[in-house]
Amino acid sequence: MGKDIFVPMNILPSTLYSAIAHETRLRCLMLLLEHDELCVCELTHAIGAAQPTISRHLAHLREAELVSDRREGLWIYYRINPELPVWVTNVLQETANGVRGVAPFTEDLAMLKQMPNRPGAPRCA
Amino acid sequence: MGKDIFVPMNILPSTLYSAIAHETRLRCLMLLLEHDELCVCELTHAIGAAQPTISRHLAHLREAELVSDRREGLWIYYRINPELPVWVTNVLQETANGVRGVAPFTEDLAMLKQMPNRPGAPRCA
DNA sequence: AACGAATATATCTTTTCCCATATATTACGT
DNA sequence: ACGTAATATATGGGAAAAGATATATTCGTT
Repeated sequence: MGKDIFVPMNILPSTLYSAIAHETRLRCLMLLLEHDELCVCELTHAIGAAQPTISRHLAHLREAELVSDRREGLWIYYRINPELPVWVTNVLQETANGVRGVAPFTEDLAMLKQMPNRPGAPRCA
Repeated sequence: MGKDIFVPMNILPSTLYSAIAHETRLRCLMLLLEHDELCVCELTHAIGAAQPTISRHLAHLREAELVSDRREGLWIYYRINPELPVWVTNVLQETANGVRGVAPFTEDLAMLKQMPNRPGAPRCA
């Protein structure tokens, strides 16, 4: 008993789309698509918004089950929920294609790259 | 002069996603993905909402440039904007995959199929 | 020109969302 | 135990979105 059956997760289209309808939240997700894991201060620096703003939008994404989080010391790392249905992953990937080279998404990546004192620090540069 | 240069159309992610964040509007688009062209009364019947409701949501989609419309007599036919950027089309298609067999989208298709007196009437049954 | 059918818009109310700011929580170092 | 850094939550106000209903527009028919 207690067989660990695999229950595929379910996401309502309206949940996904109202989440990524907000540019700040989409910017977070686009950053997380390129960098598996990012902590709040990295996202805050890259996007250039106030910390509570980023934190609240991350909470929104977390409640929508689009991202998962993990604490490591003082830092909390977010990543795209690895159990997302395929169609959701595809939508995010297609969006990344759509915004490639477009502001403010490109700038976010640049800001992150030039951020000093990054906590997790990219292991393999 | 007046060279007819091809100017690719541009759609902001937030425009697309706030449009399809609303279930009624997504239902319209999903119906239009399967049936190239539908008039307002068909969409109204399939979805089962009040006519002004459908009309207003279609206006929203039109202003977002996600659909185009064409008048033929009393009827106004809507279709998915044929000039959408590829990534947008792909997002819609992926969404269709995601909602295949899911309520209320499946039911909408069934309701449309059993609608009497459809104006355009499917030419080739 | 009058009527009816299909669709669109306007108005009002209610709700939801967002920003800014302040404050709370959690964990590490001393 | 205290201080501080990283993050989270709470609050209050303002703007945008949505539903319901009424009314307007547009076109075909007689």
